[in-house]
Amino acid sequence: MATKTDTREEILRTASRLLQLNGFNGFSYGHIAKELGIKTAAVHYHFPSKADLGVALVNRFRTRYRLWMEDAAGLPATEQLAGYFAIHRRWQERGSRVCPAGVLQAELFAVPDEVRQAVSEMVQEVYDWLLDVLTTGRESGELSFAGPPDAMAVVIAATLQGALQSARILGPPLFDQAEGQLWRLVGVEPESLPIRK
Amino acid sequence: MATKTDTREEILRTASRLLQLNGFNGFSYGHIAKELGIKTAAVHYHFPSKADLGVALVNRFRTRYRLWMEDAAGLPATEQLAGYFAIHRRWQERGSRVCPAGVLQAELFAVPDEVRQAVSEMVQEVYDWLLDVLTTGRESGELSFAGPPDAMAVVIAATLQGALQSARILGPPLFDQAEGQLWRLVGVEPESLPIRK
DNA sequence: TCGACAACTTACTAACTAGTAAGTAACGTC
DNA sequence: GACGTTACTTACTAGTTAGTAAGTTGTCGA
Repeated sequence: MATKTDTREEILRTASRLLQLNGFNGFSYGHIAKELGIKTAAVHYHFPSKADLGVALVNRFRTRYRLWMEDAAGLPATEQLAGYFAIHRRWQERGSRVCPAGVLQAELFAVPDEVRQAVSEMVQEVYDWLLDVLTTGRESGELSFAGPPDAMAVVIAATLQGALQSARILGPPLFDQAEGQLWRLVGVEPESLPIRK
Repeated sequence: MATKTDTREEILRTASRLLQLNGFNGFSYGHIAKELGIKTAAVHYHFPSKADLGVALVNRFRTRYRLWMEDAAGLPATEQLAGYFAIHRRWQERGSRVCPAGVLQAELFAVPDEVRQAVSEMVQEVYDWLLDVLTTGRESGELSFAGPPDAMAVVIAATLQGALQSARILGPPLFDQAEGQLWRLVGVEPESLPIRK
């Protein structure tokens, strides 16, 4: 039985990929429908307006982020950081996708208000989490870096976001360089980490 | 007398702003025409296709970058770096614009091939320049940082790009934090720099 | 077995998109 | 002073966009 959430979830999965590849204004209901073999009206049935779809999309990323954070809570700072990096690395490896918050921020003034609001909340939440990891990580001696933790959080988040975008042009090794350097900048020698491909 | 380049230049100026605010797929010939009080066909007269306009746009940024680089050549690394940061700061201050390369990278798979090519060349050129500044800056003792200069270049460029985007949501101070932290990460105490607003 | 509801499709619209073809007005030049 | 060239406007097209209204089909509970 095709449950209620079946098509809805497929729409969100497809739209997520299209968002991360083409941007919010780079895909249409038509693209989604064609790819799933359904009609555009079916997409409108689940998400009446594109703003609705956008908000659902952002909230889906947000929920997944939150679940992951809860899961990683309590782990050593380096492991939490490694997981955060890995999320971005997976996007890079799966078709050169970019950070969903990044692409939406880039075209922020061309997306619906409600989407803007949702992005804002998600970004705030991730920044808060990152700040916490850096603060406690430095207190525990796991991490060591210059300057205030909130400034370091900005550099880390912005680097990952920008690196995903630039790696599209300069190639995947750029992301590796960014990640390796971030480890050094928080006082962890990349070579000392568990094997990472 | 309205010279040939008059309208053409106005179109490029307007399109640049729209690109940095809304993204390549976030503005149309109609938007440009309306803003300048001309017809869309006039825009097509100067730039037959949107790909042409996109390439001209990127090359305009590229030329300005190059002129600035030539101008700054020979200056101390810290001053060259300060100028590079200032370019981004100016975008942030002038309406929360983002890096043109950044926004085009974010929607890269939804922009014409020729534009992609142009972006690629510009980005490569800036990265080469930045790598050179970091390399010579460290050799001269002006800068000091861990890891290879090319990895540090990636972090710096990506941070500025990402910070401009995130500052749209989290506010201008985020950009200040990013810049201050970048200075620390290259071994320069932000307080030691000449007054910057 | 009879609704009622969920999950669609069919068929449509109005607005916007990039792009084109043909006309026009001003200007310099020979 | 006719002639080409530049820089447009007028008028149009074909395709795409988000969005809607009305119908269709299957399922499930009373």
